[in-house]
Amino acid sequence: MARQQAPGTRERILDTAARLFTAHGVRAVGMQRIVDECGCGKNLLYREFPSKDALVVAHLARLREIWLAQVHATLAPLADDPAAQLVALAELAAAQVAEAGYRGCAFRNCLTEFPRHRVGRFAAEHLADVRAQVGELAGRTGAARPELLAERVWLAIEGMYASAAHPGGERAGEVAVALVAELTRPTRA
Amino acid sequence: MARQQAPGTRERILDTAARLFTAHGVRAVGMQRIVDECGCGKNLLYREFPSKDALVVAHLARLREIWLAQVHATLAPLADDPAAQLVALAELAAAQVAEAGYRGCAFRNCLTEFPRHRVGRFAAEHLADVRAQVGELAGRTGAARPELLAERVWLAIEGMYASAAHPGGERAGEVAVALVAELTRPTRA
DNA sequence: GTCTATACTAGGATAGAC
DNA sequence: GTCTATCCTAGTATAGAC
Repeated sequence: MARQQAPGTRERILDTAARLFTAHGVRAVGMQRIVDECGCGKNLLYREFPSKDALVVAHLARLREIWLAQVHATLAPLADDPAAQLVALAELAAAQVAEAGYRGCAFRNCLTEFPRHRVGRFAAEHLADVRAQVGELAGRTGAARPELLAERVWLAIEGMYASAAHPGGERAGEVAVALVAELTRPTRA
Repeated sequence: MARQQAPGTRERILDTAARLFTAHGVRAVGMQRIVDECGCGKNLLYREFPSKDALVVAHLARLREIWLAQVHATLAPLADDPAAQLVALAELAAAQVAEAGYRGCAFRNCLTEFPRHRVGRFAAEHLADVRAQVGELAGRTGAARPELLAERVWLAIEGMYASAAHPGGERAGEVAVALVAELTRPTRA
């Protein structure tokens, strides 16, 4: 009798890959190790993801979808307050860096590990999208110098993602959120 | 007749390694490629550096020495003005990210590529030292909340190193320096 | 038919021998 | 400098369990 197709296989593989990639880096994790720790056969992995490249891109794509959904859910109620939306964006990022086992933003790490390959390009495109959204929100705040505001908010967000993974970065999330809140306060010069 | 040992061999190897590591990442560059592009023999490379680990650490150690020398030369004339020293530190970092072919801070990239190995530990120790120096300088500014100042300056520096390597980060250096200058201005709340 | 597990190929890695 | 040993990688194919 035919064995029924196990549901959620793809997600299980992605969960295992995400855990290993986060802990050790992408290049340091071989496909065999993902197979071993996932408990699936190599055959199945390669049916779902034709190459390691494809697996890593799928991993990033899933993180991107989660991010976009969180952004939509968080920003929609604040539609008429772009300053609050910028702060909310920073708070979303702060929640990510506060997670246990955080070792740097997956997109930024992949861009470091694959500076000139498909994986890195995907990551760069995602970062460009988020950066553009910051620029768009800053432009709607009515700030005197919206591009400067965008640059400073982006600096704070990038600084949060980076320093939270480095020594002395334990409080990076709250520090960055507070700074973004201060930067977007209209009472400020 | 014995061929005399070529002077500067070690430096030549490190120059080649630095160029390749910067352009492609450390893991993406094999020892053979360094040998090929450097023009030295493999045995010479392994006489100078007993392993790839050792080569990468030596590469980072050289960058660290350059950094420490620059910091000393730049900060010494400002010994009685810790606020100016913080700005000068940011300007040193800004000069690094402005270099042609900049693809992220070597220490931060190595910490991403080797999160749990000797290379990453060396990088983390360097970052901890720089972070501590920022804390020490902030403590001498007479700021009302020196630790908050240190955290914000560090956030700006980390943000500069990261965002300069990402889309939309062309002006990260000047943006961060200006922010650090503003943060350290005593007239500010 | 669908899965796990394993054997296998081909290439590239570090490292060392000569 | 070339050549070799050893290992690890991605990826494929095969064998067998359910």
